[in-house]
Amino acid sequence: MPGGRVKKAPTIVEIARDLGVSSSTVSRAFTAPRLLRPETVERIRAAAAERGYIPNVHARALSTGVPRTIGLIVPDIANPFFPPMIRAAQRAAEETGHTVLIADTDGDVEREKRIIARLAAQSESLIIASSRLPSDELVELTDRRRVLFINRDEPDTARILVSARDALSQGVNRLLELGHRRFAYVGGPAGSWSDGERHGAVLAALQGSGAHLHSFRIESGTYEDTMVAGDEILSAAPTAVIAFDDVIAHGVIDLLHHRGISVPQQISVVGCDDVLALTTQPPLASVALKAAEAARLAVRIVVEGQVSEMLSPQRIALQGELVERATVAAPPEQPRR
Amino acid sequence: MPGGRVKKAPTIVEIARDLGVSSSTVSRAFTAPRLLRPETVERIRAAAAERGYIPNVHARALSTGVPRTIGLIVPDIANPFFPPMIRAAQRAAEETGHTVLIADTDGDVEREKRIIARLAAQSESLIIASSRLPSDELVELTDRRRVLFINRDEPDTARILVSARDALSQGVNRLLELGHRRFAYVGGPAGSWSDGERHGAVLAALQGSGAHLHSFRIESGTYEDTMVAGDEILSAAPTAVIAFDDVIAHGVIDLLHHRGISVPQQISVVGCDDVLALTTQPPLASVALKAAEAARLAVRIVVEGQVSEMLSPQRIALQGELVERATVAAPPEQPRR
DNA sequence: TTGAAAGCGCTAACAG
DNA sequence: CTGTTAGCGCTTTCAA
Repeated sequence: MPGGRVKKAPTIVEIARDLGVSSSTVSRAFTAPRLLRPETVERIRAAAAERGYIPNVHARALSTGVPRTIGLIVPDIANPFFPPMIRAAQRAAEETGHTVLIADTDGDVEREKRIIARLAAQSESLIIASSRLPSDELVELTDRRRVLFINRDEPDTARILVSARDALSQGVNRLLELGHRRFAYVGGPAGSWSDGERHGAVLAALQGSGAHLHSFRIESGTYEDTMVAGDEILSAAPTAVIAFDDVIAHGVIDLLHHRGISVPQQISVVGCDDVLALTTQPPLASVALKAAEAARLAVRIVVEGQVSEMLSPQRIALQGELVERATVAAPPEQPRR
Repeated sequence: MPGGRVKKAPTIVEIARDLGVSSSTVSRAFTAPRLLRPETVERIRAAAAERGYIPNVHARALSTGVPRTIGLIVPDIANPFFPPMIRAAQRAAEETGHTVLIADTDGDVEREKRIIARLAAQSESLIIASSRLPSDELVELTDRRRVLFINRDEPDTARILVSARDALSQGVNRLLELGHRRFAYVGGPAGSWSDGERHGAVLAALQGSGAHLHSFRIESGTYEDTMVAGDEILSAAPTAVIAFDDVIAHGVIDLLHHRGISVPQQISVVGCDDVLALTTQPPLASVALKAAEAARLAVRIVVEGQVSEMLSPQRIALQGELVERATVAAPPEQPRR
């Protein structure tokens, strides 16, 4: 036997009736109080609060034609990179009374398309993180909807890039100063903007230094697979390893422990994302990214301006910061073989 | 200079006009196709698909009075326990065409109340995980709304508990068999249902065994604070440590390493949640919880039945499973002092 | 099997 | 400063 009946929410009309005013007046008490006498506003708000009145978002969206909703699409909610972004977006949206609808694509392009279609229909704008869509579809999309991309660097779109470039440059230079000459870059998922940028930053920083760089890739990006790929990485005999992210860096560190190679005495390790820096032994040097800031900024950008207008193309790169910790030191005197 | 104009979405009326039918007919092609001649349905659906028509959720919600939306409230999206739950809820909701609105409370009661009020107004039902609300408010809430709680064991409410009880019992018994006699439980946030249940399970399993139990608490639940609390824990000279969750267990393991105590030779460690079991050295024995299943089930329950009716009170406990790994072994012959 | 019409709760001209 | 009115896009009787 189910419980009682759900109590129906009070509407603007009931409040209006009880107070002997018109429903528009009640509406205005919330949407345009400056058009009303202050005491009227007060009276209405008090009555509304007392009854627990909350404006019906659906009615409002239908009436204004503007759903105060922002769609936020990420590849995978469970990937630790995204929750802080989601949080930040939600908080920023609250300030302007917007609701953020989250959806994840599982990294699947077809699914991403479906999700975009569904969300686009009920949101005033879309923020899409790490999109896997082919360039042409993505450009076509921005021709019809207000869309902002995060971590996808497509020309002629509005985009925010959570960049590690400057910080990685700095990290590489620091390693060079310390005397390192044999580097390894252990990359993540092929085709992701982040992997391309990070690899490129390391390459560029090493340019002309005379140092060696060997590049690897852990397609899955998991700790386990990093351990598996261990021997291949070690065969390059690096004294400094730069990892695509902290999870891979963690795998590298544990791999080295297993092989009896000490960090940082024999090999230095630098991660990226700075999500588990303190839980490795020794604490991992990493790049702290501006993911939350990117989300806040993204929301601010899509919220401002005429909702009926497209976003103007622009490219914003937020540079992360290198956080030096104990996994970085000078290379051993005698290069290992 | 902003881009062009956002293209207006096609409506049911336009399709109706183009096809020379009434808007009701188009509506029925989607909501009640069995009332229409199959060929009419086909014709309408084809035309709709071609135009990229997607029903306007706001109009539908307003018209039917039923927003096909489920509010999911969690304390903290960034806590790794919740994202898998959110994912599972989203996937389950998709099947019935529902949208899941996520909100996080920051673990703050006042904020939780505000969020509930806001979400309740635009959702047909609410799923609230790890609520911090005082009992009376929570009961009052269930008197007025369709609400289901996860990990909050309040009598006379609909609730699903992601339980570790049986698995922890089993773990403790296993440790007892191996010969352990000095146990420590390192708890998490006071007042959370999970902490109470886990502590209780360990206590109960140890009942009458003649073994000692010392209990501690890391209020913050962080890795760092666990390291800080190290000496206190060690002073109890346990040979087996059961941690509230994997993060704390990880802290304990690293703490023991620091002190030169080997795991599991000198001290065994068991975690809970099974989220980072493979990334500790050695791999952490833990309890794999049924969080995703709980979320799926929660959605199924709130979706079925008359939306206008309350959920009937019921208590469902989903037992997790002990996953034995290398952090568990027999205690040393000579008990440490 | 289909159409006409009313209405969901709210906002936004337009009057007054 | 406030009321009247129309209408957002859709569902849902009621008639035909």
